[in-house]
Amino acid sequence: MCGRTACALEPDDICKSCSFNSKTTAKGRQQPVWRDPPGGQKYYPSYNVAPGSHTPVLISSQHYQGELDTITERVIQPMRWGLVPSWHKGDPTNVGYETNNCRAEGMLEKKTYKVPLEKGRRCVVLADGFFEWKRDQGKKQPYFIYSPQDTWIKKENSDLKVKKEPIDPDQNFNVEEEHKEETEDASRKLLMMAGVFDVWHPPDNSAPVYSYSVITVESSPVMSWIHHRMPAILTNDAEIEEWLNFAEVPLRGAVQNIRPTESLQMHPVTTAMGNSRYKSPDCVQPVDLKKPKAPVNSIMKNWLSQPKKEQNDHGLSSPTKSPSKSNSPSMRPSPTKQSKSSNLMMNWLQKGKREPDEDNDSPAKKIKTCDG
DNA sequence: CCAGACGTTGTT
DNA sequence: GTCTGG
DNA sequence: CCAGACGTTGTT
DNA sequence: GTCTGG
Repeated sequence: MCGRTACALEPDDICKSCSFNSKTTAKGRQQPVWRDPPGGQKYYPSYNVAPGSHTPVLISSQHYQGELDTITERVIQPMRWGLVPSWHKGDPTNVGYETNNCRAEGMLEKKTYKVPLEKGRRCVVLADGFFEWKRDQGKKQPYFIYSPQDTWIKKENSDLKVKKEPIDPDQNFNVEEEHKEETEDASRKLLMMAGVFDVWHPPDNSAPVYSYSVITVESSPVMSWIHHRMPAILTNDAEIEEWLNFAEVPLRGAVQNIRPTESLQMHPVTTAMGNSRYKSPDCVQPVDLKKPKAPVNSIMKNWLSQPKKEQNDHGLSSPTKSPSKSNSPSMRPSPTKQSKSSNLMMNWLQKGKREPDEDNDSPAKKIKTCDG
């Protein structure tokens, strides 16, 4: 199935990466328009996206008839992951993980999906890739799965960069050839997952909540050794156009594009990304499964050697505050009451036990030294 | 007719 | 809001 | 999806 | 075991 993704590009770069050929040939190449979610919700780029977050979603601008000037045919509307049906009662944040995915096999029968689909609420969920856990004898190994046109290998002494592979003529719908160096990140090939969305209107008449579910299918052979379900991937511009264009492509035709696909690349990644608070770019970096796990100490050193980035309130990678409870890099301590009091308790307990000169090598001390 | 569900996962 | 089960 | 919590009191 | 938070 699909319960975790990465989507780390900035809005502008996502728009660039989603440029498309207008149906009106005279208009030529277009970029979708970015529309921030109503009601102060926001998209934050992240290498570790969990359900409940807002992520960019492509839809037809015809969904905004009368509400919005539609200067292009497509709009990128960040939406909450986890579909909140329009009839939902009560707090929509209480909608559980049950609507993160929509099984293609039953989507035309089930009320939760059928109704929005018949309203044309078909969308394309944008992501750098998604994660899947292979289970084996009680162990779980996460894999990152992404477009075959990307290579998620970090070069030495450089930030995350992407090498372009030879272009598959069947998949060249969003390739930005120019500005090779400066827009290297922007030319990342996003994964396009078919989805269904709905709009929930709160009883107090405040801003509506847009939300989506990722459509899943039985896994294709490239993926089934990891997991038996996979998201429905749209692999060229014709498929994307048919899925988005609800006004001209009826549902029965559009669903022909919902099927298992083969053109994917994947590699194992660190188990640390299982915790969705871990937002390091390492989430998508390959790990060698033959090697024994790196000792915590070296992970810590690696983290300390990362260049400090600007203050980031949304935890992309560089913690700027002392991670008093967190025992691994790039974690942010929970701001909840419970954690706060737990921290205080733990600190107090440790202080009480500790001998003055005992712990020269403790991670906490190293962090403090570094920050100071 | 009304009441109650509306969904997915993995595991045994 | 709409469908299913009783 | 996974990880982590799951609780109450009185006092500053 | 089950729910919440991310």
